[in-house]
Amino acid sequence: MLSFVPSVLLPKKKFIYHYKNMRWARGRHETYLCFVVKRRVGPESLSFDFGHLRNRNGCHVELLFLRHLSALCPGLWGYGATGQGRVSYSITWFCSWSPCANCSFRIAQFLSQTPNLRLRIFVSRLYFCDMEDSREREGLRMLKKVGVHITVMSYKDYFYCWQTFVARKQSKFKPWDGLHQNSVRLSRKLNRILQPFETEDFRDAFKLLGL
DNA sequence: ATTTTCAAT
Repeated sequence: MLSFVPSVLLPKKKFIYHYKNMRWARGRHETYLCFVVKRRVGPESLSFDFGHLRNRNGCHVELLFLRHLSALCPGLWGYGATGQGRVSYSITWFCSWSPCANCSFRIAQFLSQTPNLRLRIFVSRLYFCDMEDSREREGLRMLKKVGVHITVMSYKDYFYCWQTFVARKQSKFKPWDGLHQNSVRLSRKLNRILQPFETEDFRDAFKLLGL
């Protein structure tokens, strides 16, 4: 079923290099997406799938994932073979970069057509989100609007990824310098991006008050 | 102080 996934586990060095949440991540011309797919049919039955992907041939990794979604999520658009009712899926992504504007809009559009699919996105770094009016910021807000939970990865998420997706051979996850501070900084930044309306309101209120 | 970004050579 997962024949399109080249290898199940990520080499340690690759994981560290691409998921490092440093301020200037020079030379990362690849994006990795580690995923967990939970499939539910009825109240009891539950199954898992996991793996990772990277962008290829100019195709962003998120769109690559969507392209293979029907293989990963059988019955997403129909009913379960057992006739117990509709299959539902919960997907969690851990991405080294947050999605670009185009991917965000495509994902949002896709999700609005698949109510039985829930998506949670963890990101290590924010992609082109420095400008206030960047389309990437718009895209992230769009994702939030359609119910995607987007979070910046913290220590526990890197730890989980290390345990789940990395060929770690019993080695323990060693956090890099600044992991926590960077995560906190990016997390605040993301929160500001996703809650622009309150700050706008404040700005308007201050303006009205002549402050 | 400034540095990057799902490449293109």
